[in-house]
Amino acid sequence: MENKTIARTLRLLSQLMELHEENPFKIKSVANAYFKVDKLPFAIKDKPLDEIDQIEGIGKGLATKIIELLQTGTLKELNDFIEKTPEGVVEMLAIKGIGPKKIFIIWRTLGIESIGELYYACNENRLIEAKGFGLKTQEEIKKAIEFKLAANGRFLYAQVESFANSLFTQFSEWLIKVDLHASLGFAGQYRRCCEIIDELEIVIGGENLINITESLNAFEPVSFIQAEDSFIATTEAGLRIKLHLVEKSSFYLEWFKQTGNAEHVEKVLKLAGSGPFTTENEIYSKAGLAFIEPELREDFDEIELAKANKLPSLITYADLKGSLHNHSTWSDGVHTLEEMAVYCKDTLKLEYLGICDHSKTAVYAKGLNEQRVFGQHQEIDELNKKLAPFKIFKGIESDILSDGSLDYSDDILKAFDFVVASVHSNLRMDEQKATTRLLKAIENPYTTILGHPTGRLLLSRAGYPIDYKKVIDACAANQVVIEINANPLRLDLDWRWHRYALEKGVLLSVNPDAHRTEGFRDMHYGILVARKGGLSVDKCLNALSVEEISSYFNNRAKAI
DNA sequence: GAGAAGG
DNA sequence: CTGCCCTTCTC
Repeated sequence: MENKTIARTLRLLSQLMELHEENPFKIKSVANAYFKVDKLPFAIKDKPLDEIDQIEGIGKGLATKIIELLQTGTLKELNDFIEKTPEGVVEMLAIKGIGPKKIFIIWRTLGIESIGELYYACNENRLIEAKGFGLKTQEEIKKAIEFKLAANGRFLYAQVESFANSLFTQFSEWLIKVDLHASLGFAGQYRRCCEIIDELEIVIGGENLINITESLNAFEPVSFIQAEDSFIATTEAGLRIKLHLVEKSSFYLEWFKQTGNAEHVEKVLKLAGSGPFTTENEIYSKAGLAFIEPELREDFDEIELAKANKLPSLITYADLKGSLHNHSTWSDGVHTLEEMAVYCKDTLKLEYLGICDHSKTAVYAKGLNEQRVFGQHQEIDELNKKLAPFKIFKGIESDILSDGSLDYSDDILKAFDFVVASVHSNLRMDEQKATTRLLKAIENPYTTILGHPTGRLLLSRAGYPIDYKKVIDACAANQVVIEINANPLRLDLDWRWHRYALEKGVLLSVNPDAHRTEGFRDMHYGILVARKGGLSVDKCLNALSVEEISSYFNNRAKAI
């Protein structure tokens, strides 16, 4: 069992204990253990059982619980709580903006036991009757429920990816037996690398459709049912899968049709005629267009670009030379600065690491006060000697305060090689306030990169509203790079604004925001959306070599 | 742990 | 209605 699973179980346990008014001290120790387990740099399952109670924050009682989890996969105490709690009440814990205290009142004094009922109660204005609730809270809860309902059956790309890949392998192996020469490909949102997937589409072009259709009944990984023009299945997790089955001769046309969005497909086919086509390339060339990568087929401006032969040459993962915006144990990261650096150098073969731990305002994340900033800089200097020519750049993720200022004085800010400025607090501003706040941060001469510009968490919360054009224009005017935060939950700046930024001459940076070594891998997702946005190597900050980026930082510093 | 929002 | 204090929540 992974630490993540253990941590989640402990968190759920602590929340349910709270819902059942257990001893607050006990609740706190379980919650604390959740927090600690989540931040451990090693897997508990690899530890000898008798050493688990040595881990900081885990005493005898919690060690017993964890051992039970490791050995049986479940926890009796937790199951008892779950049994005593209506399912819908447990689900409420996932609604943003309300915690166990509010849920307790909703359940025990209003008698509401499901999210549906809760939504109803909001509409009927019944929540405001309860102690501690008012009109605003009721509205917030209503909005949060709507957001959560809208996320039903929708998944992050990263959540779908490994399932999709294994399904693909299973299909390939199955097809060898059923129809040796069949063609197979992903289509739809998945092939377009969309950030959110609500349907996984697959196209098969076969020589023996009757055989494939019959054998599909016995396809074990997922069970398909025949629909009008396709086969449909739903995974246990709720992901819909759609399989398009066509004659092999029309595979490429079908693949093309099911890949691009409807407008893209319609426009291209109008130019290309009806075929037959033997490759996708042929479809585009008959349409008089350069080949358009699947990621770009969104009916944005790709058809005009292809017509004029001005499509960007899209960046790839291999183009990245370094990684900026990452955390270490100096703030809320899991791995030490050295571990992060060595991983970049030896495992990822990168040339440099930008470390941007949290700044002093982010107390909850052990943000660095001025003294610790210099402590970290000393460690960086030493590591740079040891790891040369690999280079660690001294960065910081400086909080943008409510008024738009950064949370260090200029004296401190100038000590960094670069500064990522991002918003972490007071996220409920209206568009005008949020935009003004960002503009002020962008105009700060020490801001090098604007971090996750909207603060959104996909499928979980909307970002604060901003005037994208104003923000991007300001970045252009002040030579501020915009981050493409590569965490699959963020992917912020949204790819729909990459083209505008690039047109204005703004550089983008694919930043993993890694809090542990595995986190660097998120750059893969950043690259996928960057490609959708149309990013090319020459416009990507962390595609610069270590020499180039050093002089980029130096030149910016000189200009202040 | 601090700051904001709501009541 | 405002000023104040308390609770809840978020990062």
